[in-house]
Amino acid sequence: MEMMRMAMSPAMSSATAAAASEDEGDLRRGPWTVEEDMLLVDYIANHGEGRWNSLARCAGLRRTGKSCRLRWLNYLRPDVRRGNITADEQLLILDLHSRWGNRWSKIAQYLPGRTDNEIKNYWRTRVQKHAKQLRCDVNSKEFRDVVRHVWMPRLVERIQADAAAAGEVAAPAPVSAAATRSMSSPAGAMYLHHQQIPLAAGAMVVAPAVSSEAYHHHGCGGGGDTSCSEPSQAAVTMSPDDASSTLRSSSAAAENDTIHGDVLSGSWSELLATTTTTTIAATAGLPDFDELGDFEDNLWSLEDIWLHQQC
DNA sequence: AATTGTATCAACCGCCAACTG
DNA sequence: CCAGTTGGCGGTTGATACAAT
Repeated sequence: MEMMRMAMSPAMSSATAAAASEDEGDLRRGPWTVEEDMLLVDYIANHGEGRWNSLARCAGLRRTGKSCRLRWLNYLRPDVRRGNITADEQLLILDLHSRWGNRWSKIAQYLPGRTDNEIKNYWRTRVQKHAKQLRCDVNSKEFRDVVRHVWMPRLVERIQADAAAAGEVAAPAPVSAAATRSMSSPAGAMYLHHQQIPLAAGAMVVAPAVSSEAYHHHGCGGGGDTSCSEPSQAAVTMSPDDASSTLRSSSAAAENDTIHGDVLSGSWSELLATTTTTTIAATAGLPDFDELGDFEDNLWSLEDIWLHQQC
């Protein structure tokens, strides 16, 4: 399987480019060839990861240690998943980014098999594209509000619909908070309190008990401050491993259900006109968020959405 | 069919913190 | 303690694929 993936790797088609730089000196740059990939995979299989510079030399690769590390982590590692960011994963990315900002590696810890590079690419291509459509900055309050009140609920709907379509234990309409909270987000896990939660794939996960008060207490306070809301809570309530198990089951179903691409594939104007999840956003444009007051400017997450949907 | 525009993603770069001798 | 090295991270770029005209 791994070999199949490597065979389909773009490295194959770029042999020419790589060859062009081959005789430039000691170190090669540019796309990796299949041969290089095999050298690296074989070496790590036999010796494990180690100091990357010496690894590169010992493996007979004329690459920098950095380049080898990057190739391994982002592409060759056996457990790496690529392509088709699922709705579950999109939701988790949006949620975690709202707390931590561009801490890609940190966010990636909660998406098993996904690399920081891929998440970063997803953000830059998909999310920033939507910000562009709305003619606002991706970091602006306006855009974050749209994400919170439109995009994320939309994702929740999508995940629920897919779960229902798969004939699983689905929450009855109207949107049940319990079902909504069964999302794979650490924020969702806050509510679970050792409940057994039906996931998209029908798998069950037992969430650790942590009070939502404690979660609130650790919320971010300052605009764009990514140093707060350390995963202290997230880590307690759902470690990367917990998140992994959750996501593995849900994303497996998602793959079967061909959740491909972006939930917001249409235009934002269409979406704002048709979305049913958040009437506040759909009927009167975006709400006066200044009056919401419950949470601070940059403190928004799935939890906030759920609270507001209940109101 | 050819050209142009856009999206995607692998790979590189530079910075910084941690590690090592 | 210090200087050099290494690893990790976020930002950016360039090649390629795909879609639209």
